[in-house]
Amino acid sequence: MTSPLRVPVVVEAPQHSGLTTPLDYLSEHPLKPGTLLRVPLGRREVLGIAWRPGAQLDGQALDAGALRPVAAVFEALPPLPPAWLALAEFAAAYYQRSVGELALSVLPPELRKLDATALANRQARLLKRLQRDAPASEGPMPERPTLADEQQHALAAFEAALAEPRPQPLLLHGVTGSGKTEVYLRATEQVLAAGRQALVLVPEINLTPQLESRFAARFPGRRLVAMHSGLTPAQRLSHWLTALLGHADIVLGTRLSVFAPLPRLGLIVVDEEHDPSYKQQEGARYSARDLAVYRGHLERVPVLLGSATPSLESWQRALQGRYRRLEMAQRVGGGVLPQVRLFDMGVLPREKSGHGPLFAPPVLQSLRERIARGEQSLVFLNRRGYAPVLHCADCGWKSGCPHCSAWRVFHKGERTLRCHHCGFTERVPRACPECGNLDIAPIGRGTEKLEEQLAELLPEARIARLDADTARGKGQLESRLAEVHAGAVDVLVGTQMVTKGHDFRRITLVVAVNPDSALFASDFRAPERLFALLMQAAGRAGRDAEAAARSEMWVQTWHPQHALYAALKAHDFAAFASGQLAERRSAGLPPFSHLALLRAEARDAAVATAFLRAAAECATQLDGAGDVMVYPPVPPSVSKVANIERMQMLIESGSRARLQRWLADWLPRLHQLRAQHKGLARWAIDVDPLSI
DNA sequence: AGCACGCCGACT
DNA sequence: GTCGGCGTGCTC
Repeated sequence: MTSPLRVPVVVEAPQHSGLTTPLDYLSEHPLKPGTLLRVPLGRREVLGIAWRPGAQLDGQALDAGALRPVAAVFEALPPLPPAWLALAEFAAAYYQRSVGELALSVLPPELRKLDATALANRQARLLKRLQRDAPASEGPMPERPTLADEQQHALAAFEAALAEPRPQPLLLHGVTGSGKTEVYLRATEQVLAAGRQALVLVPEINLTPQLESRFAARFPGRRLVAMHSGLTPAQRLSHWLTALLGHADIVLGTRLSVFAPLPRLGLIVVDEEHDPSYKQQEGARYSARDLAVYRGHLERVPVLLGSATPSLESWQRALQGRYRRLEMAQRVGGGVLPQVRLFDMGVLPREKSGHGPLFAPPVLQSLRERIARGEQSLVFLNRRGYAPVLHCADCGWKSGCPHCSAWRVFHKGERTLRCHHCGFTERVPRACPECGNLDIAPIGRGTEKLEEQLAELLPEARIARLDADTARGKGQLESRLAEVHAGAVDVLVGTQMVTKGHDFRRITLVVAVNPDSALFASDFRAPERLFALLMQAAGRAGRDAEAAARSEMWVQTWHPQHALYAALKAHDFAAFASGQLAERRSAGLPPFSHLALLRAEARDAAVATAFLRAAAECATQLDGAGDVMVYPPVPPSVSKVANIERMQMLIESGSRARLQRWLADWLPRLHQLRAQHKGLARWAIDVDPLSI
């Protein structure tokens, strides 16, 4: 009789539980790392993953007598591939979470609820269905467009990468309409032909259907599964199983699919790699783009990062030669990018109210021309609602949110004041709640007001609005977009939602109403985001070659001489990037330094601040303190949300590795510190924060 | 996080 | 007399 074996298992235990290392259990049979199982934990039974014994991860070994046996093993399921375990381990270490928390949080939630028998049943049913609905194999290959020279060149570079033992990531810098998707499709074709699987990441759930239909149309004989939060729990599980079982040829999804288990991964595509949505904003705050690059490195497969406006991080790596840069500057089909025209709003006379007119005369003229010619225009303003704040001129009252340090936005159509941070909504008051004055007025403007004023200025136009408010219901977004495509709309008004990915053939004019605020925002990434947004918006116009020649984009600005607009006018991303990189270098900001943010939340701001101060104090005692800089605690731009005060503290280092080591030493001390700060609601560390 | 145990107020 | 408030402590 042999004694049972000791198996390390990771379980879902939060960081502060103290259970940060794999726990040891007993098993009669050896268990391959990656095996899913259920284990007893206290009084309950939880999902766990058999881990590989690794000296570094293990906690202090408990006596074998203290160990409990594994409750059940999901034997029917193949173990998670070794590369998956390595990715989870890396991500946990890099983003300072426990392996268990990270690994379990990226599994389909449904898995937690099932016992071994129920899962085996699901799996058997799924396999039967997969067999029955097998895609029509070996049909004729659908017609493929002829590649333009630049596409040909990009594909050749991809083929070269594919042949390398350690392929370098490829940064596909292609203007909107240059045919990046076709390059993804051809690359996928090659990988599939070699019997491998492709993983395609998109920033937003809205963008999955379009790309999904293009991939499905191109590869009718292949199985494609989607992975995003819009799926039902059962769908999520079955798509995940399909991938793990090796039956999915293509997995297409949002950031969470970077963790899709793929036993034969051959390619990772990250479309719109610059998009901030790739950064998870709660829990383990990972960047799916960065993890995709790491996963490619780990599994030795090419990573294709595509964007018209790459992130400065990726651009810098390409300049250093760590990524191979591929340029696609031409639009396919002979289209050209619209002419960008800046209008200096400073030359317009002010009206009595002190506000300038909403539209500059030549911009209005351009809109009228489009309507007369039966062409479409897109007008965008990054602010929804009617007006960002209501104001009483008599007593100075403003429509603040009682629970947040933010204004409540006036929504005229629904007659409400709504806080966009906590959702607190009230009927709009008839009179000032402070002094009773009847004359309370909106200040500033949002898309709703824009729509109303455009209707007055252009009575003959058919106007539609597209923002988070009008696209809220199920299918609303699709039906609105269908209207635009059908030509039932002359002017489409909206937030940045209208600039993303939708291919509007008939748009020949884009107007950015008031994009200046991002030029002077405190957030160091604001210019980068604005440039990407404007380039993306510009890309909406003139996709139809015939109309491209007369396509234009108007930018209404008070700073027409700003370098960002000069680069935009020239469609010159490289010039913009080089200016920004110079600024980042001199300011010691990423990609020339590495950042982490310690955030703290409490009812009372003083509690959060005290915790951060204590954390900074204990930081000075750590080894390697000289390698990192800890800045004083500051409130974020919206300091209070839903009555919780927030504070944050920046940590900066010139070396990513030293920052990593230092954070790993610091974190256990923070866990201890927490106990001394009663009233602290939450704290979290954000590695590579998007905004500071 | 769950889910205990633990020690003090208003209810069938 | 107990049902239940959430404080603090533990889980291989």
